[in-house]
Amino acid sequence: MNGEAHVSTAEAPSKARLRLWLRLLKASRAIEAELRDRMRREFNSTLPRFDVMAALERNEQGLKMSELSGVLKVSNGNVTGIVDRLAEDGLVARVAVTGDRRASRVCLTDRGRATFATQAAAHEGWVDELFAQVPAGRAGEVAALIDGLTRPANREDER
Amino acid sequence: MNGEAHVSTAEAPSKARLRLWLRLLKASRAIEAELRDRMRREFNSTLPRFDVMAALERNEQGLKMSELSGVLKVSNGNVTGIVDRLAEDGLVARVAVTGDRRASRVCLTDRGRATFATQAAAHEGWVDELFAQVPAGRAGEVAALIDGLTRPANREDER
DNA sequence: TATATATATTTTATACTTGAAGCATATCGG
DNA sequence: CCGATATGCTTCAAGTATAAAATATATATA
Repeated sequence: MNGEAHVSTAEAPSKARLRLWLRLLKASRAIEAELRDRMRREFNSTLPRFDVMAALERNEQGLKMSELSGVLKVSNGNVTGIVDRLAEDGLVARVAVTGDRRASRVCLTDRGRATFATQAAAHEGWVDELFAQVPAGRAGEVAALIDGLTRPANREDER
Repeated sequence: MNGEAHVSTAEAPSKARLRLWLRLLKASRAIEAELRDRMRREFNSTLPRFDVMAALERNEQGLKMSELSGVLKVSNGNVTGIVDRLAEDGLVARVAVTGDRRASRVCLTDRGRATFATQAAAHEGWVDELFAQVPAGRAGEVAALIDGLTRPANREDER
């Protein structure tokens, strides 16, 4: 007995899914805000810069601009600006691609690699701290569950 | 037998948590990108505009700028710009607060309420579609699980 | 009441982000 | 070889985002 009319007090399924989405969004924004803040305070840097360096670190031989935007799923123009600023700081370098004068390969410099190593270690520690509630042994299953939430939404996403 | 040296192949717990975070981030970004895209194509609008209108819809009497930025957890300056643009479009209005000439209360206009109603219905449908994989009956428990992931990270977040 | 301090908001500088337009270079079909 | 088309990247306009400074008003305190 809940005081509602008795025609149909059942909530539409879409409401429950909407709440789920709002929780997911809220959680990831809160974590991201915390990481952004720490990245700024500790390293005077940003998450987008970190993301670009992380992608480059995973590819010893560097990545072309278009590969970078593909991997990070951001627009081409976006990557141009971030790489410009990282290059100004001497953390990455654009090297010519032999055989295609349109393209350039972006690589971490030695300094970029060293900088990234420091930041990545700190970043991993922050995440570990922020997710301390999750037993390490269960992190995998939770990750799989989250992955399953959106599978059909980004089918073109698989690799 | 996994071919690794036998000194210690166990992975640090922080790696599993890092992967969990990357999945969470990837999932929410994919959903958000899809919603942003639809919001732009169907309504020539944006998620931040929608978020502001949603907050105002939930508060019949409107919200002050600072309340708005508090609820949405974005900076004051950010809200100023979004409200400016919504006001230009006649969807919200700043009304003076009697007794405090510094503050203004932002309210949805009739047109804003109508516009929001249309967009909110579509938005709920999109989310329902994107999360179709999640049985409606389980959405609640999944939401609670996600919520639990970050509780200690945003303890000041509770309401 | 005068001054200090706090609050509400806007402004500014800088960076991130997108979608679309623009350029240069490659590649393909004839 | 040459025009059409595709590809790689940058530029541009507009919007979003932050932190910090500036402005205006309120409130408290001496």
